[in-house]
Amino acid sequence: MSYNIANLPPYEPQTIEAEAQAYWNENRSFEVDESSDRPKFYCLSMFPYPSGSLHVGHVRNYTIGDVISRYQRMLGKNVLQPIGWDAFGLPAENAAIAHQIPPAVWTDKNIAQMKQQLTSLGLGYDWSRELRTCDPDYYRWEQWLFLQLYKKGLAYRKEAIVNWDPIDQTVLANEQVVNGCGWRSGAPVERRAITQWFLKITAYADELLNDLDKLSGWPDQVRTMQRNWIGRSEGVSVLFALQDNPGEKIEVFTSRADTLFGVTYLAIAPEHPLAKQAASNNPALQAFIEETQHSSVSEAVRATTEKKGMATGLYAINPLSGRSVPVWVANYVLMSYGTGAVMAVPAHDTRDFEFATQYHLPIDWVIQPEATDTITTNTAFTEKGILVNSGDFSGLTSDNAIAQITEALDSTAQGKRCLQYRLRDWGISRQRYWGTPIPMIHCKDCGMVPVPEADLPVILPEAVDFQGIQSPLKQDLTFLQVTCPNCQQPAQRETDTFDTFMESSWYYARFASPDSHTRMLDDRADYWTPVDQYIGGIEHAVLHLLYARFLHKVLRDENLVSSDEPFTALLTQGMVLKDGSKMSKSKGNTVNPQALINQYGADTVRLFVMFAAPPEQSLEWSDAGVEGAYRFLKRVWQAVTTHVASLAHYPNWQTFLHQAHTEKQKALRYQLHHTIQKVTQDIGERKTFNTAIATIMELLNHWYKFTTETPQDYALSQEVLSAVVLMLSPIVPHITHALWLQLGHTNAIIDTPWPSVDSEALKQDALQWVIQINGKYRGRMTLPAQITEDEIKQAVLQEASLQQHIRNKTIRQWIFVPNKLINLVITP
RNA sequence: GCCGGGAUGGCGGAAUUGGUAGACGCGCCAGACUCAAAAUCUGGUAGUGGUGACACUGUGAGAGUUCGAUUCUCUCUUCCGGUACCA
Repeated sequence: MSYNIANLPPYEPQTIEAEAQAYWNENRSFEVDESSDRPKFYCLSMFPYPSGSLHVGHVRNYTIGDVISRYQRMLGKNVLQPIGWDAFGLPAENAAIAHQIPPAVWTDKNIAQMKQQLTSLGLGYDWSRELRTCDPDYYRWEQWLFLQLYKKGLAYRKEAIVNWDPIDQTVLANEQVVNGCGWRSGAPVERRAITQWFLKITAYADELLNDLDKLSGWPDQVRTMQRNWIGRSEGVSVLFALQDNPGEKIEVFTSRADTLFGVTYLAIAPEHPLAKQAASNNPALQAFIEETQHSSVSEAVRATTEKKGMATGLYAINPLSGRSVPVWVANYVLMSYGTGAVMAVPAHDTRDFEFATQYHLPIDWVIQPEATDTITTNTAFTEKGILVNSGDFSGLTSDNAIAQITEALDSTAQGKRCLQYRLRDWGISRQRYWGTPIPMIHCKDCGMVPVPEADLPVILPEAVDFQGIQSPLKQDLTFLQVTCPNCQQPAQRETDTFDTFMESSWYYARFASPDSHTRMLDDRADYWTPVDQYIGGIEHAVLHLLYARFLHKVLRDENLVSSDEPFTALLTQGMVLKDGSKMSKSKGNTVNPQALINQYGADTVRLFVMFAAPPEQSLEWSDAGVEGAYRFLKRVWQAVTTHVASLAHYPNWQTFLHQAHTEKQKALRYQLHHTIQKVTQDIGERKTFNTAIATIMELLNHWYKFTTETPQDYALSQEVLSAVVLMLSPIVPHITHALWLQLGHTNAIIDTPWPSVDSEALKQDALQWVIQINGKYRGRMTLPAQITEDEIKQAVLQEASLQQHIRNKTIRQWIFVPNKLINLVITP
């Protein structure tokens, strides 16, 4: 059959994408409420920081979310997919300094541009719920929540160490410290202790740890990272008394009490009070401590810098052995972790071993492997074993010794069984302008006084002159000067702002009731939360996702939500790379998605991003791959338009729908329903959109080889193409919107259910078996589906092509993998 | 340093529970159409040997378990993410 292809409508993405988007707008297709009787499905991609323009990572993130949302909608769910802006943050301040533009103005401009770009991608958002975290309507509730935490004693102040730029007189983020120096001034950074606000996330440590077991919809990888981050360890805190001043004790924590006889020195952090005390009459030590204060507070930097230490001249008494050991100051001990002091067991800890070797401190072996009595002395032995040289405890296993030593310390009040967490309380103060003001007032007489709830929000002034030296809030007297709510005397506002992770820790819940003006969240939040599917970058595996879990539990305890966890299922997407490395402006390897959308259309960009790699893996950008995606869409377009154009040749085709009679029809219909089955599993369960697309491509290749000659053939063609268009519709919603109508369907594809599998079509008369001999592939055999194992054996033994391998050999074993594979184990 | 993850043709990737390694796409090669080119269509494409059927080798490196390992275990190399003030 031939058609005049020149007369068929060409694929014009710009036209059909505008039409589809206009249809969704007019019908408010993505605006949802709670009145539906369908089950709810809340799908959320991590909201963007408005950095300026969309990058490919955004396109990937939001396309994945959109595909899942549209698929769930086709399954009959009441789907919420909202979007907003994580609008506070450091880049706005940097832009303000560089371009003399207020952070608020810069942010607004970026949001406008990125919103336009998101819209052009055809993402199915409920824009009526759009929020931005820099709006007082949003952050007032964050201030309110902070006040509730303060009332409960879960928000408190303490000293913490920051990077200080002595030239710019400003606190630096770790990212702003380059090779130990401030990125703008170039001055060596100093560590400085300042008083800051903290949230007591450690009060929820056990729940945050235990509830990870409930999160079966999360990747194991992320749960493991969070488990390790929380780092619960059981052990004992041991008190070492100072030799010259037994009233003063150094407290250390260990999970390896069995190694206590191997302690040969104590190490304390440079910021430890005892270090300062010892340095007061020791200029060399003073200089050493001073030197350690000139590096970033970042753990990655500290852990890779050379380990250095100096003796304090103090000695402490091991409470168990009575032995006197020196006390050292060491740069590898963190004041912010535990007590800021550790007992060092060089023989059984790698880091202590290196330090002891470097400074010629004693290394005493007290644990030996169970199997042997030999000890290698060129490396630390960190496993558990049998105790030696440990007084009455010698001969015990490590586990028994831990129990008995802990008991011995406990009974003499020289130690205490305790739990230790690696997790630290969440420091939420930032000495920055562009953030949520912390709703507190400093009063000379009353101390810290919370802003009364009736006075919220504390509004961040937006018209400011921003120089980047110190927060403009400190000069803004109308902001700064306030009357103490307690004593009515003049007082000052807190000028620190919140860590921006605060805003991103509860926005998902606010989307459910974005216009609630009397409460932080109303009942609608409990209808929509928890989020059924959350999607975002793997780089958020710990911090953001842990803080959000924490605040969700806080919201629960405020009776604002009833669930224990915010995100039922989590998909962590990989990075987008080009030429093997991360896209970045500095490398000059960025790709502008907008240019591609203009050139090929949104569907092509969406298809490429979903096809190039499974979502959890990193994605290698390829311009040629984009071209290939465009080519495929043109093929789909051509397939449908030529099919539709031939309609007149096959009257009454509808009589023959959903049937197959000839062999070629059965084969194509098998392929169709096999494809539906696989694509349903790939999109719905495995979330491997790349293999779903590949399978649809295969089906279309089969369709191209299928010649349409009868009304029956035409009916099957219609069934195949309708299913292809339906299965593609979550991924490429615009072209499928148009093709669905061309196929003669009268409803919009967005409101059409997902296709279902006809199990009748999957029945096969014969199956193909793989034949192996000694595990090696030796050919294939097609055998009837209904066949016994003995009949298979007979057929295999008679197969001519196998004779050269089995002649004169003894078959020792037959291995059957049902309907798939037969392996003959023969003597060689 | 520590925690987590990855490595498969020329390239992106597939192989879902230990069972045909390389689906699908890109690129390349050949052919068709064209005055020509582009676009499109058809066929081929891991390596080596062979006209061919086929044989051997092959999933970062090395060992192990198994009838059978890309998949499981151990050791190592290397790249990526996080490391608490980038988001």
